[in-house]
Amino acid sequence: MLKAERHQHILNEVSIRSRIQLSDIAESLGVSIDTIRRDVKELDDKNKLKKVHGGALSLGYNVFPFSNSEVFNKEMKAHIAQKAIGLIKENAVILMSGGTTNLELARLLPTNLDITVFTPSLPIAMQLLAHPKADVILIGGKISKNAQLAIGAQVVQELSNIKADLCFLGTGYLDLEHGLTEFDYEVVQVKKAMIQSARRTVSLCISEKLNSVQRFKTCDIQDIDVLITELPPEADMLMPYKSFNVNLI
Amino acid sequence: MLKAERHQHILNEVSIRSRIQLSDIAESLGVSIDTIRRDVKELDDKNKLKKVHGGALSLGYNVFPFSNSEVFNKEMKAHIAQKAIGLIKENAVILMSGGTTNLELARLLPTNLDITVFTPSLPIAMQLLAHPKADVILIGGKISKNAQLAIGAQVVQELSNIKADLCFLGTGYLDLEHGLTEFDYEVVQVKKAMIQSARRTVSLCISEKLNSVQRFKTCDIQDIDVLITELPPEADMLMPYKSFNVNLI
DNA sequence: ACATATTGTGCAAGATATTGCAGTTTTTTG
DNA sequence: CAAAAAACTGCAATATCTTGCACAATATGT
Repeated sequence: MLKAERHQHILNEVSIRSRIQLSDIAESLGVSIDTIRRDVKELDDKNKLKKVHGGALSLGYNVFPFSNSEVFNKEMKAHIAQKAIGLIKENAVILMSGGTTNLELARLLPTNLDITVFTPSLPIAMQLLAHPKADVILIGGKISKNAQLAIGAQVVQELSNIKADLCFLGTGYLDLEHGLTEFDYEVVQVKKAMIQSARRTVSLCISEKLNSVQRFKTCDIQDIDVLITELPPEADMLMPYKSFNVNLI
Repeated sequence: MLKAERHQHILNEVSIRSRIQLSDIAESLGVSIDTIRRDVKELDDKNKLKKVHGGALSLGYNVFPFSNSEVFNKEMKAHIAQKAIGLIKENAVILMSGGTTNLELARLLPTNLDITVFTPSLPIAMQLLAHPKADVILIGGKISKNAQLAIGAQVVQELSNIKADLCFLGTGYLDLEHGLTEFDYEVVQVKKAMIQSARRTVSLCISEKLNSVQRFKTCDIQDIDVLITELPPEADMLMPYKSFNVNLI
């Protein structure tokens, strides 16, 4: 492997994860840690990243909308995302909605996984640029500035032509009685269409948002196939959800 | 084996694998490594690839051209963008291609301007999220990771339904004889369609890239209506372009 | 056709660059 | 403070680069 390639790989990795550990990189590229250390030093000298003890950090001003500090419950979301990754099989066709939990999922996606991702979300698409093996298809339309995703009839129409294996739904609010709800009506339209366009729907939801309701309804709980939270599947809080024939993870 | 044949083979290999090692090429073509070294040096001088220690990389290989300090000539591009803004009228419908100059334009766009922007570019769309009065419509499709914009038949098809007032074309390379050229064939297809879909086409180009050529042709100089560079319109370097009936700004 | 440039190619010697390792020093963490 | 992790240093083994040169292939001018 050429030095220049390692440099690209390192920069790429830093861009995706916003941080790296020298030991991880060394292992994944199969070179000594000294070599990586020297690479990172060189990149630091060129102001491409910030070297720190044990690793390196991205220089703050990256393209991503949600800089690290702005994502609430980041560890929790990463934990959920990690569980979700287990559901993804090689060559899967996946639908991803927006939201920071899904963004975390995109960030943590193993770079060696060969998949096709359809998404109307700008941040998700940006994030996946860094995954060389992921085919990314952006579903275009009018952009909702709040949700940072494409909305409108065009998106719904586009989705109707797709049948994906899996849909990852970053869920706003989840309640036993009212199901999945959202603040934004247009976003609901898109999510409804996404559920229709996938064989299985996986909802990623931090427990904080369980039992909370918003104005517009996306679907009932029984319409989702898998519910992933950061809690262990046996948690008391989740018990009521079992009755809906939903897989808890 | 002819030198030109080797060059073709090398470029081909680079474009397929996005990297080569001199030693591999030398062996597979049965010539000395010195010869390949000289070949690659020559191709580098012509901007066809990037020579590095031990091999060469594809030019299109940079994953995050827009992150960090990698935006070269930022002030120059801002200067160009500033000139371009003068062309935009209230309620205009605008097409924007990708590229860092256009990104600068999006960044500098006055926030009180009421406009509608169509773009296949992820970074441009992201940037315009911050623009409260701009309606942003993302043209969806398969994402080119190098160019960070949607490409493919779907994009071209989508563009055919639009007739915009103005198209801002971030131009890769511009040459008197060869017109506007690009590194990536798919991007050329999109840009061609964009030109078709606008009443007037404005090309933003730093003077550094004047008189340079890449592999695929987008259009002739006479196909663009306005050429904006950072130079004053009377600059000697621009004189030859006057004959093409192009507005210099 | 001939002699004369020009260009292309391979080789070799010395200079540089890259990389992993071992031993030592510094930093981090409990 | 002490153990562990990471960083630094010098070094040796390769690999790659540079340069000059000889010789062959090709082009040019008469």
